[in-house]
Amino acid sequence: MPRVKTEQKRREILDAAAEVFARRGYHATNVSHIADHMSMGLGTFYRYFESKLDVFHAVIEEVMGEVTMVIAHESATSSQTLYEYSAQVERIGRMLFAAFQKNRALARLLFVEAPGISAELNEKLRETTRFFGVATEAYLENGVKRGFLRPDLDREVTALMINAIIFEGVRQLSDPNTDEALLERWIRAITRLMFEGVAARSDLTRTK
Amino acid sequence: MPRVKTEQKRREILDAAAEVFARRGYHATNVSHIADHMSMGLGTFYRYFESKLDVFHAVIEEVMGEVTMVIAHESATSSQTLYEYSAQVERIGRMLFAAFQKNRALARLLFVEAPGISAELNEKLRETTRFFGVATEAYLENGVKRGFLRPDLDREVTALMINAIIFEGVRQLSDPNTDEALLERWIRAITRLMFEGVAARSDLTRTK
Amino acid sequence: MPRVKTEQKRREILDAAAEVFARRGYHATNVSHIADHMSMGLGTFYRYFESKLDVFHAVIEEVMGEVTMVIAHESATSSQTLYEYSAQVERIGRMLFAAFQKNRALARLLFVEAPGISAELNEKLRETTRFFGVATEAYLENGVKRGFLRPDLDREVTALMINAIIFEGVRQLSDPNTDEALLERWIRAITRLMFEGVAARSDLTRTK
Amino acid sequence: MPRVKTEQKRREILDAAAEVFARRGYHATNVSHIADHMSMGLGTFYRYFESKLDVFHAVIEEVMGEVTMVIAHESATSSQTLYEYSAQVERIGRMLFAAFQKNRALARLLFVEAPGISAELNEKLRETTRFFGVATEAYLENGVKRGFLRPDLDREVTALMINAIIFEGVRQLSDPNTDEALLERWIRAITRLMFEGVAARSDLTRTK
DNA sequence: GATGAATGAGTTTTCATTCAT
DNA sequence: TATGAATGAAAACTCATTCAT
Repeated sequence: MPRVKTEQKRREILDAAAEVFARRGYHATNVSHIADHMSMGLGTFYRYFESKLDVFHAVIEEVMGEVTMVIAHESATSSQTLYEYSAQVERIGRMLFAAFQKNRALARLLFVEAPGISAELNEKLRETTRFFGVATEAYLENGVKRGFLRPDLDREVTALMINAIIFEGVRQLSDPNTDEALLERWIRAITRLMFEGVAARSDLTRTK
Repeated sequence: MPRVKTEQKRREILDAAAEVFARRGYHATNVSHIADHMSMGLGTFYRYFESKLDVFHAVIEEVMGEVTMVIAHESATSSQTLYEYSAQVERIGRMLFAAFQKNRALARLLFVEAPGISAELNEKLRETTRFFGVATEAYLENGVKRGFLRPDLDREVTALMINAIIFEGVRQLSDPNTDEALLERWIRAITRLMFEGVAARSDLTRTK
Repeated sequence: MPRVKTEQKRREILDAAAEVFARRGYHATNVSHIADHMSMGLGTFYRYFESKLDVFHAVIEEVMGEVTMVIAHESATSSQTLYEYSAQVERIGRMLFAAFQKNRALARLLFVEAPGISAELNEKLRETTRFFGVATEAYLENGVKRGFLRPDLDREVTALMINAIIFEGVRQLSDPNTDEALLERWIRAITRLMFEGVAARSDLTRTK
Repeated sequence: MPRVKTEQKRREILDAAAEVFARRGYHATNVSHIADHMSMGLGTFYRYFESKLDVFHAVIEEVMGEVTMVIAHESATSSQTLYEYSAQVERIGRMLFAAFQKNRALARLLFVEAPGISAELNEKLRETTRFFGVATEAYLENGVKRGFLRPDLDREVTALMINAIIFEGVRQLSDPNTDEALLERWIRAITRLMFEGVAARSDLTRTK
């Protein structure tokens, strides 16, 4: 079989596996479920993947790669004003939502299933999370340096918080019952929270 | 055996199960591990719990109950000013952290293991999250009504965001490698983000 | 279960396994065959042995132990005359035959199946064979020293030859179709060959 | 494809199979190993042999044939004196050693692997052994008839013993660690044992 | 009530063989 | 004729659950 065809079949199995894993969860998925889903013999699976764990690793890596791509394509230092930064946050948020929109259940796979499967996978997830944290931190760092973010901002912790918000949004929007309007509400609410907080304008000074 | 003794033994098994589940994860835990951990016969387990899933449900419910207790004891309408609300947020955060501090691995059990085990458990987790969302929403509602929070605040989404931040904090602090100082940083960063946002004061008007 | 009962059950499974292995061969034997043969559940087997290979090792070791015992109980230096040595060879032969008589197919297991299964088992067999070789060599050594065996005897090679003859006898007599008389013929033929050779008395000098 | 080419390809596969079987053993050898070893498609194998067992039968038969050839070319009745017979034994021994020298691992295949594979193969091996026994018996018969061997010799059992010695020699010399000198020691030790026994000359009469 | 030996359904994985190209 | 992708039967092994003592 030519290299390209083999690669394509592997890809097909990968996609099928992602779908079945996402629907049933890792432990409830049998290799035979994946094979059945493709109307393919059980043995065929093992021509393309070493084991059930192997294909799960591949699926998770794929998802991580796509997600990582989203921020890898943005520059942490390009924003020169709060306004530009706000637009950038919105852009990143939209792209992450889009990344998971393709298959909403993948978020569950990544955040919920993966860490429980193997230490190796858990470590990879932590790494990706760390990567996200560092990236977001770089954005905040840039904002502080340029003067449009608070100089006393706890960049490290705040970065984790922002990421948590974004990923929670992804998780919420992964729910098949949510409508498109919710996305806009999330986008708007994130930027409002980040740049204005929750307080009424007139109350701002009183918290000190 | 008197009712009280039975209840106590059940309690002991529950605690042992929580510990073993937390350490090894649901699937890697055998019922015999739990029995061994208590130096108890395997069959005895089944006199107190229907099945492995049964005891896991009980463990998760226990954890959920403790966590729910934290906000159940607070009143959503008690805060009359932004200052009081800020203090309340801090108090809730500290109590949640404390709840998981007892056994840090329980957070993993609740957030990581539980959703992958059974649809029922997943639903329970969603319910709890929903409960948290509604609760936080009530706080925001109160703030808007009393005028110390923005009237145009998207209460539903913002509530989810706040909860996401808090739970991410819990998750981070569940890491056995984190020190106590981090807790204070989280507490401070949450309140600052909520009530001030990330922007420098002078830039605030330019985002509009 | 008391230690002694556990030990007894292990023993029963060992015996059953030996029989099934001997009849069907290692590869053609499934663990379920062994379990069926004992009218026992498949899982029970795994309470007493780690794996199919594990029980096979145990079986082979058992057989080797019994066989080794036979010569371990004889002294290589006790024979003072050719006559005594001849009697000793006969005694050892009879005991080896008897050892395998109990379960004739065990010889096949030991000599035929075992070496093909695992390197470890093969090494153990070689060790046992080496042990036999060294033992027989010691007998020959003693005979030469005492002067009742040829001084120019190649003790090492001759020891291997004698053992080969003995084990071939065992193998032949392991055939369920052989009768008891054959044992006597083997015993007699071995001692005659060893102590007289095949040549007619009158021809002896002409071979030089 | 012309008959001759087909025959040649079959031969090539046979040789490749012999090598792989000898190296890995029957059960550890996959048909794909054989095909890979020839850089040949897996399916091609099945155009020349019915099955894995089929080719193994063919390999074993080949080896048996070669070995059988060795004695087939000798005449049981040609020796007229003990001296000639002794020379003949030596010649047969050398030729057998040589036959296995070509590929030492083949001995293992024949004596160790084959009997455990199938009843049919085991029977073939017994037949060959029986053939050897009968052949050797014929030599002894001739010796007795001509008067240079003991008239009371147990020809049947002694024939088996002689063969056992010879095959043990082959087995020993199949070990890749043995040197050439050992062959000479075996040859000499066999003829000395057969024609003189192990006893010192002066002790011979006392055994009676 | 306590125990732990027994059980067998369920899963992963291998590989000889087939057959469409 | 040659190929190698596809196949699925078969086998080892695990472990939640039962039940006789």
